[in-house]
Amino acid sequence: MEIALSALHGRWTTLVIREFLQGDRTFTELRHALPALSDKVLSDRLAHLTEAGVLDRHRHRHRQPGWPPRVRYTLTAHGRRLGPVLQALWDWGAQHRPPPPAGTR
Amino acid sequence: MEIALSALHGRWTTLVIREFLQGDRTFTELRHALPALSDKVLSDRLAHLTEAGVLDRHRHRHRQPGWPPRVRYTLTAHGRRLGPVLQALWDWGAQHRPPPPAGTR
DNA sequence: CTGTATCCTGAACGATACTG
DNA sequence: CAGTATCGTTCAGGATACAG
Repeated sequence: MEIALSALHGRWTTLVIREFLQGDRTFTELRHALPALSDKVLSDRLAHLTEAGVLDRHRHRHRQPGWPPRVRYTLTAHGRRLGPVLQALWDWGAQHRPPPPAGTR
Repeated sequence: MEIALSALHGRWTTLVIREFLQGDRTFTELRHALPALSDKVLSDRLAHLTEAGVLDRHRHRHRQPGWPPRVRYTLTAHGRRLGPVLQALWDWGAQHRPPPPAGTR
């Protein structure tokens, strides 16, 4: 159970995964989809999730020996199983409309 | 969905909730169940979870006007709904035995 | 007993520059 | 294009002391 938490650590991680639930992505696609993340953090998340077995990294060697490098990330089977789990978490959060405007507090 | 994440923020929060899934608890009971948490962090978590509508705080005025103060925390209905969600998360984590001992890395 | 106040440390985050 | 290196900032977390 600590495993799940360590795999998902970081406050952006779930949003990254959320992107992948709609299909595979490249680094720049993610960069545009999540402008709030700096390159470093995005890079960290991708590396971490790859290590955790949630993502797979595929290098598509295009034509030149190394130019331009095309790297595509996809969810692993294990990562895809995370979909319903995160969905449940989001649903739970959406269920709750905390009404602490004035009277209670 | 950010709501769920903010409600659960902090790496000890889910373990605290886990305690509550087995029944209500007092401050000292939690302190013994989770020795890794300092008073401050435990206090922070309880306050945060109470604000988030996951826990309820009940003061049992014992006999003296204020001594000893007995405070008991219980899950709210909303908090109880978190049970299956966290269970799913833990199951997911338990499913994965990451085998990165030598060869792969 | 049930916390809060204070201070400190370390990790995560964020921005920018730079490399393969 | 896809990152890494470096640096500074911010914030959660840990320890201790103290208060209601």
